[in-house]
Amino acid sequence: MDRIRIKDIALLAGVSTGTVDRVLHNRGNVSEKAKIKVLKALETMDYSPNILASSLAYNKNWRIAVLMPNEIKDPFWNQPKEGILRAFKALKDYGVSIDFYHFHENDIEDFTANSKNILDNNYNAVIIAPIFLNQSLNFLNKCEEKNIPYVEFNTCLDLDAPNLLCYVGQDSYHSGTLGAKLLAFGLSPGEQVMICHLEELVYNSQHLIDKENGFKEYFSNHPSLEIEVFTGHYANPYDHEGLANFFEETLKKAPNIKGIFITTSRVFHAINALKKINRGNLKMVGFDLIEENLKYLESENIDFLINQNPHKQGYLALLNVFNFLARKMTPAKLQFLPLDVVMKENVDYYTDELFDEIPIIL
Amino acid sequence: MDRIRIKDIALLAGVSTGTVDRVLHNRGNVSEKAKIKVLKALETMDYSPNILASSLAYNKNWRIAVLMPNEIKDPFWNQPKEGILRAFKALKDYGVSIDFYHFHENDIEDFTANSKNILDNNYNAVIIAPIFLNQSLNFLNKCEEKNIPYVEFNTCLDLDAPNLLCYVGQDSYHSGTLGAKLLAFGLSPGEQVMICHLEELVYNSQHLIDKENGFKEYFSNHPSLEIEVFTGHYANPYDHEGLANFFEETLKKAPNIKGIFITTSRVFHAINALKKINRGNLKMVGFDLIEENLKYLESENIDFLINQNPHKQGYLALLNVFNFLARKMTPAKLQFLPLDVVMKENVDYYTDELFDEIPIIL
DNA sequence: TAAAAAGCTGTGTGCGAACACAATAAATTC
DNA sequence: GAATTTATTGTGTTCGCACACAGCTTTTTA
Repeated sequence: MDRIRIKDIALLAGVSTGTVDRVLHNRGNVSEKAKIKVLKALETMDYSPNILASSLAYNKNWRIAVLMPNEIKDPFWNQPKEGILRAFKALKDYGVSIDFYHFHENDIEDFTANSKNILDNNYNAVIIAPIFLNQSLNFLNKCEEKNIPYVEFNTCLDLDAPNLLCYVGQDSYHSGTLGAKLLAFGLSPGEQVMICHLEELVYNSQHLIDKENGFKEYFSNHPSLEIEVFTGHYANPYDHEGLANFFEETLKKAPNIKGIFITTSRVFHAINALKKINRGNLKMVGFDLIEENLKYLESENIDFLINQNPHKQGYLALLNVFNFLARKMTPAKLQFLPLDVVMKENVDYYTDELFDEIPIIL
Repeated sequence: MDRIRIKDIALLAGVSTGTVDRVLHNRGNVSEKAKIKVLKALETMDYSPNILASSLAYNKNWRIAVLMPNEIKDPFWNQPKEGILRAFKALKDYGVSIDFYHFHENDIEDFTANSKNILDNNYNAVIIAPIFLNQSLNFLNKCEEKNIPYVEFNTCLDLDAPNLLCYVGQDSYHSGTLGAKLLAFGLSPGEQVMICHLEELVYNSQHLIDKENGFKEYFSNHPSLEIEVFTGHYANPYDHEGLANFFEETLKKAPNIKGIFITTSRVFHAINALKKINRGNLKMVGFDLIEENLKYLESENIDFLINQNPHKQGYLALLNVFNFLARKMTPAKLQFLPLDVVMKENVDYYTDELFDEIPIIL
């Protein structure tokens, strides 16, 4: 069964390919009579355009700017970047080109300068990790003025902004309930559990607040478990001594704590500290498949890691932009990434990048 | 930064596009001098071919046959089929065409007739679920004779067959250890656990044997857990009365069983039976995101479902065939699919097909 | 009725790569 | 050195679609 081409439709309808093309694209300049003939032919032959030939002929160049932190302060940013690059690899032949504008994660000036450069260069769309609230809003307002569509990832500002195509990011609240469920499954009535932040400025960070809410609400929705929840907070996990003391104190006050939920990738610091005070046997749940954590997953000091698919964030961000620009598809506004439950027994499936070799855009 | 074309290389090298083409494809008929000029130009400009234009110009038709059961006996087969169709949707413009040859799952004649048809029609490649051992081997031998490459999915016969591109399927052994680890996390020393098959002909089915081995070896490798493992087996879960009696008897003999691992998607039958005897509170792990199981995941009667990504099986099978034929890529021989741990709290990410709308082949 | 305008239709070219074939240059033979 | 063969190189066509433009028909206006 060979594929139907515009030429075939034209032949069947008894018109030229130009006329079929005009009908397909609603370009007008077609008589009612011809239009009907073409539509009839289209019905009988179920034509769908060859996307390769179509993209080739369009010969458009979609210029996209990516505004995100560099990886100097936090190597996390490499992952969404890789995702963007993977999508780019698939899309470059479709006319996509991207420019990265990296700013330093604690340099507002740097952010502003980069955002100005983007505005000066007339991009077709922007992908942004809007980590500075006010400066980002300011920049995105300018995008609205210039009618540049954009996708936000990692952090979301105003979901109702007209030119915001979508937000691609993690579902912090549910990652909290997920962590809670996992620990609840492993604990017995009468035992205690702790949610613990190892970050500075916890309550400026919506992510962490959402996780904490999710975690706590799970337990308050399941009173029959009879598990008491404690909240812990230690700002600087690089202070090994201090962290160990912190845990020692806490466990003295609540000796029945049998499981700990660390709200970020810094769970390995907690293990280090707990080992130091001979409490390496607690049930532990944390985030992200970074090297240090994988080591402790292997040694069974960490029971579960929740994988937030940071790689996919970037991948989807670019894909959504492309689909909007080239395919005129409006994406779902809110796109949460899968929360994978990763254990020693299935970690290989999430670290191997089996699919990197697959050169396809459907 | 515009993309580099053959024309650009030719211009830089001071030769014609034909010569560049000959160098790129090792077609010969190029003087040493010209070849060097082209290679130098290629180095400085980092050219990569436009895959759209390339595929369009190749104008090849890759004819692929799929030999698999129909979904009449087991709706499971719909899932890999959907995966194949999804990949097809992405690949059709690259010149791929597929024909499905469905046979009835317990009709060997039907299988043989279909396989004969395939051989008569000279396909470029075959995708097969080789569920009848001898007949499949017979068919695949003919493929070897005719030098037709093929991919096996779901079941694997001889991994060393020369024309077998790869096997795409589930990792049964590790799904067993995964189930074991999950239950082990939820149980306390001194408690008991059961692995239970709700199928006929268990020990003819390598999948089930592997799962059982994985499950048991987990516990024998972790003696410090002090958990005793029982094995159960009830052939016909549609006999509700009988199944309930079976569980009642078993739990009478081993009253400390606190968790059950059902080795297939039939875990919902176990819940039904256990509820009948007022033991719906056991910790339960099973397989597959089918409707009945999702209901019990929601109601928290099932704690974990292991998702074997049957959809991806089909997707990858076709993709690997295409990459081999069109891109001359040799795939990894053994491709196990991710084993996702699915819970009430993250089930949405695995059932929503967010990605169906994404028209991409990287 | 002729001229101008508007409506409609078909043909031709380009997108970038693949490949056939013609054209040229170099090497071989007599 | 001319004729022939062989090696090398350039040009032209094709893939299916998008779009520009020319040509034709019909309608409107003077």
